[in-house]
Amino acid sequence: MTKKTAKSKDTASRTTSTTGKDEASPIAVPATVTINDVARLAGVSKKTVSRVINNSPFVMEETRNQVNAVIKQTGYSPNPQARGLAFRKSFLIGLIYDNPNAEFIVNVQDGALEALRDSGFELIVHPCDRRSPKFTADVTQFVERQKLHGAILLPPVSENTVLIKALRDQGCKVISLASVKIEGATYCAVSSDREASAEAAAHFATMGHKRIAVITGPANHRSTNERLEGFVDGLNRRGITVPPEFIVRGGYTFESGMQAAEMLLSVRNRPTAIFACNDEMAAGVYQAAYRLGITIPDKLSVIGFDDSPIALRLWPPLTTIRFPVKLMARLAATRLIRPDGSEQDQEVAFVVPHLVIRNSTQPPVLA
Amino acid sequence: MTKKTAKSKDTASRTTSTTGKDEASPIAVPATVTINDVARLAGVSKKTVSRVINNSPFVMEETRNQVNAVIKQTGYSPNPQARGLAFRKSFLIGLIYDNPNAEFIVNVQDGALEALRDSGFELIVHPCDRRSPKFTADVTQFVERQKLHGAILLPPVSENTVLIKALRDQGCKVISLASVKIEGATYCAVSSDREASAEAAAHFATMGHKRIAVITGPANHRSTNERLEGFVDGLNRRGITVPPEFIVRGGYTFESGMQAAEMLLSVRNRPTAIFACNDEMAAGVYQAAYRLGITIPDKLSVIGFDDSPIALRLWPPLTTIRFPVKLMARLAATRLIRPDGSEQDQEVAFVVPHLVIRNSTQPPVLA
DNA sequence: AAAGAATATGTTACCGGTAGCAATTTGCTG
DNA sequence: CAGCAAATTGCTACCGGTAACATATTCTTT
Repeated sequence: MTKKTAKSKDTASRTTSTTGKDEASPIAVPATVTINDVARLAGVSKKTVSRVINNSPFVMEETRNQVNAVIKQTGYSPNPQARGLAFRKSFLIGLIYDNPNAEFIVNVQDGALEALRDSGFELIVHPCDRRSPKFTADVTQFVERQKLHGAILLPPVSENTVLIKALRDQGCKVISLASVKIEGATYCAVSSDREASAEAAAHFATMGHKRIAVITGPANHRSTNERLEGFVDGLNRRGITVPPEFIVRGGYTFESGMQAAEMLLSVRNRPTAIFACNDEMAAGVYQAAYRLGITIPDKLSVIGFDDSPIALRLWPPLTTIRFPVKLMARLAATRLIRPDGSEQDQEVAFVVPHLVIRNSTQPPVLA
Repeated sequence: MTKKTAKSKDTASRTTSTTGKDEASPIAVPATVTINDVARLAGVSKKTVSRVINNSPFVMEETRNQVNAVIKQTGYSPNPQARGLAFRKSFLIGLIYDNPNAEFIVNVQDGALEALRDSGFELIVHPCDRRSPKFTADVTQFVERQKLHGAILLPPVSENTVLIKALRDQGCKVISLASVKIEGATYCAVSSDREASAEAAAHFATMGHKRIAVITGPANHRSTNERLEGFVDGLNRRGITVPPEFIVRGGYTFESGMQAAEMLLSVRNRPTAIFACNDEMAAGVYQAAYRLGITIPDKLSVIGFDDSPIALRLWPPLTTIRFPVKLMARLAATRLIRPDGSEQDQEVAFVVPHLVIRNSTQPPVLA
């Protein structure tokens, strides 16, 4: 269609929108406006335009308005590559994760991008394998090559202080989403899992449960302890103790939850309530209960953690703890692109998850 | 710690790794190697190094090896921003989606990145709202500003031919993941939902079911028709007809599946088998059946579509159709970065999902 | 009103690559 | 061995921005 006369080896010459072939096009003109165009139209040098773009205080109010007018009118948007090249950094935020569940990842993406909208920053995703021997090198090289402005780390990668240090040494801001403050991260967005778990404990206690069990997460997650201790402490404060055999280790997976519940529910004096440290495992508890003929919530109350979509698909709908993932991601991204001066840095943003009461809990039936 | 003497307004001067303070660091040296360094070390001009990087045929074998040796030795990796600036395009692939479920998105990301690994391309995510009036402009501007090399569109955005044309006009390669060939896309990765649905039909028929119902997807998804027609045709070929009242429209959501199933199962001569056009809705069918006291698979057989994680969390585990998302994404990404010459372009990659038989299906119990 | 400080703006080099063309080397022909 | 084409390689400008420094311009101050 387009007559090309590329004589050279490899060229993808894109002309700057010559004709008006499709005049009725409702879409923005593709013609690329450069800083020089803006400078010319505004009657200033391109350096001045650059100053306006970068909010330099050394521009007269009048000049600034003039330039901004032209920018708006032409729809000019600075070329991130050129800008990045000159700045020796990019306008990209990396999202680095190894395997948390899909809901979580997508929520983080959405939340982060909400904060990044119209900021000129974009989100670049980088799944990785934290068990690989090349793990640190892989992530490091990625960050180095892309000259990332910042990186958002998801658990459990967010707890890897070695990686965090390596990234910071490269001049990359790091923010960890986690359940406790992580040393070394530039920022942290911390979910107070501990408090929320205590809330779950209070809920059980208030209802009158006495024999209460917990299915915890895997050992290598910081959240595991937070949730377990928060819950147990919460019960203790209500004068309820949890016997050791009522604390079973799970792996944050459906299967592990099911196995743990089978163990817990097969003993004589079984618990009347179970706190599963995430919804996946709670679903496993449902499964086990169903097989053993134990109905929920009549014979067994269950609380989960995360309020993942599965919580509403279980029957009865699961009482669980809502983890404000999107909010955390939004906070995280906002911080990453906040200008450095705002010396609120090195700080932690706490976010408290809350109990969402549905139908998987009720007072114990007296035998 | 680091003595900085930034006298100017805003500078983030990064020195090129001067001292060896932490000598035992197991991580790669952060020193940035440029094309000039490589040129000097290899004793050639930087243009020649550039030729090597870009696989120009006009380089002597010996020179090429020489340069490659230096590249490997120094760990040089070309700066994508500088390269992009000169090429007037980036080395980024956009992942553009409106709302498909999280599993799908994350699988696409993982699959695409598998293909992109070590190619120098990276993945940049862009959720969008296809109902917004600014939808096309938003995506267009994103692509324009980032000078995307290519974009992967997920359904249902992948079916938007207006958007596809707009993106192509900008010089962005487009690949649509879809269930039918999409006109206008540079490539398509097409899942043969039709065939797979026929397979589901055959499964029911073989088992001896006669009264078979379907819960379809929403009207605006291409896959809806594919799945419905594939299924109905499959049954017809086996001599089974589906009465109109056994075809109920759903919305690919849990709730819609539940409502549809409630309707279907509340009539006198209810179906003995239901094909839910995705797993979400199949979960809704389970829910409805549970409430109505209809046990699966004794009194009702169910087949879903997608083999999403939920399929294994249902009880009994759901017979469903496995949608090879990762594979499709891998194919898609591979095509996007394939050099243009390979005139296999404008072609469609077909991928056939297959039935995964689990425990939600059995022959009908004779009343 | 002249001088010095503070404020605004422009000039030039450079970020790390690639394109176009010139320059050099090599190979083949007669 | 000259003569010319083809194969290699290098030089210089340029992609679209920013940094450092120079150059106005304006405001105070004496």
